[in-house]
Amino acid sequence: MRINKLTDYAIVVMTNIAAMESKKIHTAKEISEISKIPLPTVTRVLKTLCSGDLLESQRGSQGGYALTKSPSSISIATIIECFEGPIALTECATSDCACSYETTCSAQKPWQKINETVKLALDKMKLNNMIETSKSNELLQLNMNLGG
Amino acid sequence: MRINKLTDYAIVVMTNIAAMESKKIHTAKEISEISKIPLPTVTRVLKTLCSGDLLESQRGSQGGYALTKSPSSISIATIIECFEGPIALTECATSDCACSYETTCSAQKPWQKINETVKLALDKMKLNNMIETSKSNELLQLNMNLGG
DNA sequence: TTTAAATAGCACCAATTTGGTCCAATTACT
DNA sequence: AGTAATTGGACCAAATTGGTGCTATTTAAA
Repeated sequence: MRINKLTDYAIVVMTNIAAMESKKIHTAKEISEISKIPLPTVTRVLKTLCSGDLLESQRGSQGGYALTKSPSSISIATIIECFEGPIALTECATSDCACSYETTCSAQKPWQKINETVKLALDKMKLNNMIETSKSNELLQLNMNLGG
Repeated sequence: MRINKLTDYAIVVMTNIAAMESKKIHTAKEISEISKIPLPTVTRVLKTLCSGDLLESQRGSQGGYALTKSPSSISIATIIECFEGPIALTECATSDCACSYETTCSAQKPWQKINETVKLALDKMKLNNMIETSKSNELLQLNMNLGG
């Protein structure tokens, strides 16, 4: 029921990038240090975010990563889906459910309802909501979400 | 982000038991056949449900399992928590979050909000809601939720 | 043109979690 | 006593996840 660690890293990374408005582009090394996530790992996270069009990358010297959209347009749902596919507590009620059972599965409707609610909550939460309560402007760091 | 297979089994099992009002007590073997889940596995599921006080067991001959409460009083949330602990997408915002970072973690509030919403949706969904749409009274079977 | 800086795309391994099964012990009814 | 049933634990295989490293490619600057 929990989101993956890498997904959590991704949310931390995205929030941190969103919080640094001053510069536009940031290297993996920079993001690694700020988020206190080892470089190889943060690198992988950044690549996935790129392939999901949540970040855009600039190769070569002076290159780095930048948000593709404004923080208020990027939802937590989008980030989670980028790493874990469609948001659903069960495979049922998703598009590609090859439910081996009957077409009239009584449980399907309740699950659809539940999943819709979850997705809606995650859709509403945008990156700017993640930082606006932080008066002190401290950047989010590793283990913020997963504890330990 | 998905619930575990065993948790899904548990929901199927509980729904099936709730759907059989005629008898009160059911053996593991019986439940295994109805739900089309192998006996050893369903046995384990039943034990966990028992230790979570969602089922009560009767040992010995003529023994078996029965719901402890009415279907309308048993929520999906309770079943999930019985198998996976407190409902939360992140460890953060749960009671035992040993967040290594500051006490003022800006992300905590948004996550609390998200988790509350999810929990509420799962709390509202009761066992009777899982069966009432099923006119044909067919029992739920394996892979209903997880597909494949 | 060369060099350095940076990302891209893999592939790999270790650790953890999960799922499935089985066995010995216990309980209760007949 | 004997049978039918749950209890609690242990065990193993499989899948997933997390973390890391390597090489190729791209780009800007010297």
